[in-house]
Amino acid sequence: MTNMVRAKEKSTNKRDVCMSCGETSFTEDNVRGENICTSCGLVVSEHATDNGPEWRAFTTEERNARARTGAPMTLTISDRGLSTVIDWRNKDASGRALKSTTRAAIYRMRKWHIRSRLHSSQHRNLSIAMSEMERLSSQLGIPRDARETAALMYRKALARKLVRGRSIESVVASSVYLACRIHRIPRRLDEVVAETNVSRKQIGYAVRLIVSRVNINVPLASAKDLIPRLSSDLLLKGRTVKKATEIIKNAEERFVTIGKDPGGIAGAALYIAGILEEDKRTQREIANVSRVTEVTIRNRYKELVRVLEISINVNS
DNA sequence: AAGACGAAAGTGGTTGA
DNA sequence: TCAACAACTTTCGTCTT
Repeated sequence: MTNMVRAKEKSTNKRDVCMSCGETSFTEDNVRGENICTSCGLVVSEHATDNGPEWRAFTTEERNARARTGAPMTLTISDRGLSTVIDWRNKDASGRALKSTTRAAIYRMRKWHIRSRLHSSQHRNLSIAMSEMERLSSQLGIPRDARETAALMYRKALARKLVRGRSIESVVASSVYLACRIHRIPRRLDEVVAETNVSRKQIGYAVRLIVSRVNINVPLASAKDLIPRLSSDLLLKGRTVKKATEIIKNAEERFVTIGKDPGGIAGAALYIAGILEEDKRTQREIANVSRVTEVTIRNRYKELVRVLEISINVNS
């Protein structure tokens, strides 16, 4: 049973108790101007602006500026601890032994009761996980198909009993991150970690565990995937973008990209392409958007120029 | 003054014994 | 589990435009 509570629908009645989980403390999110429940992430805000679901975002900044928090489902637990208990003794309420036919019936009920309980515990886990996944992927601006992959990933992890002993949140975060890798959506692990309450270490561990135990081919992050995002942040021309993609392709063919931060490679390729196409950006500008330092951009671009034998005229 | 350069020291993650 | 290691960062002085 899921009951979607939209922040915009409830925006008129501000409360000091979370309507979803009863938590009383809230985090103020200045970026979006919202109050967020620290426990379940429900947005409780009086002046939450409804940006509408039709927005498109091409850069990280845009996405962060426009994103709405996906309201989590209410965590309605199926029985609230009021579950039925079937005694194992074959006695009725007054202590008399049961008739054999009744005993057989009770036996069958017990069997199905236990089976359904097992089923519902998994079900419950899933419903909690899916609501958390919905929140996380809305926050990160993950498209529908990647969310499906993430959900599938989580189900597989759950089926292989990988969630037991780990927090649901960490496995959810890993699923979302891996789905991004599969769909070649440029999201760093750090970006995913930032939206959760779990440590990077735990999530990183869960990621590796899932990769090794779930039979899904996860491609490595390539610098190429970062190019669209970075170049739109830098307002580069189409030609420059194309050139940078070529440079990366050549570099990958010569195996000089292995083990290097994709951000550095992508940044360096854009720097070189910028000079070649007379659409230059400074190392600092590129470093800022690609989340590496100027030094790394420098090192990578020197290396690319050397390996690919590109002659660039710095004075141009 | 801004941008580029590179050296040196420090950091967090991976690998192999 | 620990040490070695590569990649990357931070910091800073120098050079060029």
